[in-house]
Amino acid sequence: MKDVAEHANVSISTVSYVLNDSGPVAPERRNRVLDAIRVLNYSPNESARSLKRRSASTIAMVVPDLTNQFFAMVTEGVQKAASAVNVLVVLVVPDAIETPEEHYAKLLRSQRVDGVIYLSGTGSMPETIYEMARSGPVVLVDEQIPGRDLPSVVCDSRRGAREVATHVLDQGHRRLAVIGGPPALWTAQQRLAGYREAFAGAGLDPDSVPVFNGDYRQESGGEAAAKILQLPEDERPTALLCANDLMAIGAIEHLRTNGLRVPEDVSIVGFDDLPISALLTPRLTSVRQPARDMGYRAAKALFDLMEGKDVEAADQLPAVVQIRDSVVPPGR
Amino acid sequence: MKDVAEHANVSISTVSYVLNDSGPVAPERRNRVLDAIRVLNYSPNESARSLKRRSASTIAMVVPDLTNQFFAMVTEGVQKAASAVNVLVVLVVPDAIETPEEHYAKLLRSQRVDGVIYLSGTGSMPETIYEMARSGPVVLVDEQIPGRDLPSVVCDSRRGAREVATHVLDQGHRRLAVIGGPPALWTAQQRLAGYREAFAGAGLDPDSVPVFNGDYRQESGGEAAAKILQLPEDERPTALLCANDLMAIGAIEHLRTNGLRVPEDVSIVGFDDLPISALLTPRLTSVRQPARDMGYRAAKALFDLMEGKDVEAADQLPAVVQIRDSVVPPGR
DNA sequence: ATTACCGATAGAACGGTTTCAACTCAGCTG
DNA sequence: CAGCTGAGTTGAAACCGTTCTATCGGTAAT
Repeated sequence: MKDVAEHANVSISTVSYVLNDSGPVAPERRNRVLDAIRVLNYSPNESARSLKRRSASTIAMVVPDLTNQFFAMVTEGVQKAASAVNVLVVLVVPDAIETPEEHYAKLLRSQRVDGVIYLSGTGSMPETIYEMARSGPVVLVDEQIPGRDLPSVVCDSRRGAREVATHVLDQGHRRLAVIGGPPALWTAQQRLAGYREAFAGAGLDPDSVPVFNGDYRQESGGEAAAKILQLPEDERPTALLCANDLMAIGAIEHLRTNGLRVPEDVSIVGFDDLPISALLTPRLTSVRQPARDMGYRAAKALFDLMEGKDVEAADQLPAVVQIRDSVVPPGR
Repeated sequence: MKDVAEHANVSISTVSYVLNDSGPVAPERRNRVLDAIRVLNYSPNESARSLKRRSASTIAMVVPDLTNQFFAMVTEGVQKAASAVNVLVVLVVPDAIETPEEHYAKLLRSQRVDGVIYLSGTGSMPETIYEMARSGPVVLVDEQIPGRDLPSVVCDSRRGAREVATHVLDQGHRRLAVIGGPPALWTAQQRLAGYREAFAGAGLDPDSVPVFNGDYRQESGGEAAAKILQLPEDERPTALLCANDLMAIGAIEHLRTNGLRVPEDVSIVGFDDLPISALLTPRLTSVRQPARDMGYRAAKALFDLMEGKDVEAADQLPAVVQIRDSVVPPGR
């Protein structure tokens, strides 16, 4: 900056005024400064800036698993909103850290990031999340902490789950099973609740439908399917409600390798509507979450929060059922 | 830090020594400082640190498209290597920026990041990439710039392509077509070269095999397939070599909707071996790139570069053919 | 007594932003 | 025409929170 000032024959503060447009500068001098910046190929040191400004223009994005396309899409939405206001997005992965939330809190306190977008997916203790939020602005995506009003962007999982379950029931299925997500996770609870509403609505006792919990990863879908195959033949469900697509895929694979046909022997629905789900055979019936939009809105909310505005506690977007080929009437 | 020093009744420099373990401190005082840090819940300001140290402990990862699982896996590898040494990874997306490389160069010059991992995937001018590399350490992934020896981590695309093409030829196919990537991209060139080597090896004139170039995205695979379907019946290929899985998927979809069966009417191979490829029907024969490992090694190389060590210009990993169900002998 | 070293500290950077006093130069007044 | 005023500019200096060099008192070794 000093070099620029000398080259343009002005004072350092004048250069600063030009850079930030924060003070009066005569047009002729402004041009001289701009020229000098170009000639010297100068970019202001951002560390110095953030030191003085007490803001890093950076946010952290917590993502459990990037290869999960749902998470990837949310991240793209966040990235889009951030780059529009010249904020960087750093990627942090809970994996391999012993106490992740504590780690993010430190990021916040040390001003490495100005805020956090928290995409859980792997149930951590609500308390630790809340503790982290005390160190700085945090917005949750697809997660809510009961009792606390941390800002969050979610989609109407419950309704989506109810509708897709209703679709299955409408096709005539009466012996069902649920492959659920981690019970600690809000989304898992919501989806299960939605399924149960549909059961009740169809005159079924919700408690009579067996639930096998996985962890949202593909393998756990297979494991759940294995347990289901151990049920006595006459209790074996004709349709499986899976709390996400990945587990649905795992379940389909397992059923296939054990000689069952999908959907003829067992109908299956998922949740998330990953891009790949429409490419499977059979094309998977699922519930679409507006992932990119959720990410975008979460980032916007975080920026508001960072500016001190207060934001509504929960921003809820609609989920829409995508009916495809993986559900057919039973006994075909 | 001043507060900590006062609370522990020592000087500021002593606190710094404790924090960085960079000077002699009597055990008793060290403990007093550690206590004070805990009591005050203090984390050192990273902006100040990087200002003084002239390093941001942050690298940029350029990713064209996160929903592409190959890119996502590379990113995971980078992230893993980075978090092991407490370096943050910021995600930058070329999209929406007018002159991306110039933008990254600015990031480098302003010390917002200490280095860049560049995952192209969408052919930009070699010159601009080279210009960017003049502003700071850059490591390319799956890309090379002829003539310049920018450090890069690649996999042996050429050999992988040759082998998978040979597999197709071994099954008896003689009328083939290639769906290639963007000709400006190194990977696209390598894969094409590999295919042609295989053709020549099987006694075919490489120039007799038609090439339709896409841009590595799924839609472009469909478009290429559409052109192929317009060929006269007797010139229509019995097997398609696709330069990546996404385009293979697009091609399969298009062929299907136009009444052709895969693999019975047209055999297909891809490249990348995305996790989803093994889930398709038919399971896609492809070439696996060690994506996570490539990312990991790229990050390692970048760290070496940042420390001033010099690294080998090209780190080449093997690609391995995954034979599955999407290739059968022609005319079945 | 000189040297060597250890533990501790003061204070100068690092590269910006921002405040503030001072300066320039019209325009106006008596 | 000297003197005053005030708008428009400017440069010096303080500050942001660290790191790190130079220094210093004191004790042990030579």
